[in-house]
Amino acid sequence: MEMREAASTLSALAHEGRLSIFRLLVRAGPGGVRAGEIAAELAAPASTLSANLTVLSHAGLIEGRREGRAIRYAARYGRMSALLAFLLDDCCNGRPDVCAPLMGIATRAACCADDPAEHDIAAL
Amino acid sequence: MEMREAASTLSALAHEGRLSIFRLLVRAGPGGVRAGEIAAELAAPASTLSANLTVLSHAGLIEGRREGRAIRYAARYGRMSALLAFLLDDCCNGRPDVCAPLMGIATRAACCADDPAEHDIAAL
DNA sequence: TCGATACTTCCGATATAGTCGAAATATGGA
DNA sequence: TCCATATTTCGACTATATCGGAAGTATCGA
Repeated sequence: MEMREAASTLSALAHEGRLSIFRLLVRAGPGGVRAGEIAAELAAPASTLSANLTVLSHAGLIEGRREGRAIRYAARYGRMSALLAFLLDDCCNGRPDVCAPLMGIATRAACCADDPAEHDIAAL
Repeated sequence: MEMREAASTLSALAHEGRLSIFRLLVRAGPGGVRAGEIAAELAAPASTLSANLTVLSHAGLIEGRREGRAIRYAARYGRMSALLAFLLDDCCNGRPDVCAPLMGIATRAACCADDPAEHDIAAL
């Protein structure tokens, strides 16, 4: 990911309403959530929600597919991953000495692969 | 870090000019860079640059200290770390199964602590 | 005290983003 | 075909962001 793209992806997330939507979808997993359920959960008017879903979608952070009359939106993890990689890039490649504070995060991410018992939810 | 704070920190970075500044400072390391040098490097008018430095500063992502007539700005790594932790939070705690794509990044961050030879600069 | 240097603040113009009700569109079922 | 449901698009208003020149402020050296 390069600068221009990263900035626009960040600006999609730089909004309390959209960040809430995105987190909800990340938490929900690959199965996604219907637009209506998101609206109910976040108590947002339909038109406002729709506008925000469009922004996130256009940024590549989520995607929606029709399911009957509903549309089910899901987070695109690869995109978030690319964004985080961009943000970590300079720190880890250019200045290895200054990214020690990020170790805690790395450890946290690393924990994910260590507990197979939790993985049964993945099927959803 | 909670939602409101994360959104406003993200919006500080969600701007091509400010993202360039921040990356420059991250790359530069804890020693920081003078405002004038940043302006020269990025070919930005002084007043525009100053406004952007203020935004980043107010978001806690950088800090400046006076050094004679110049002001030297440096990245605040802890803040970036907190932001990344927030973004990783749901994925790793709520849905451990979906953060596999982030492993590459974690590995990259983990590499930083493995070469003690580089760490002498950290004291600065 | 005076001038040069290094930034910041002020200002006004322009542009872009955000909000939400109402109307439009797409889908499914009777 | 006709209605109900689920979501989007439209429209119009408000608010906030951005930009850069000019003027202001702080610091240093002579």
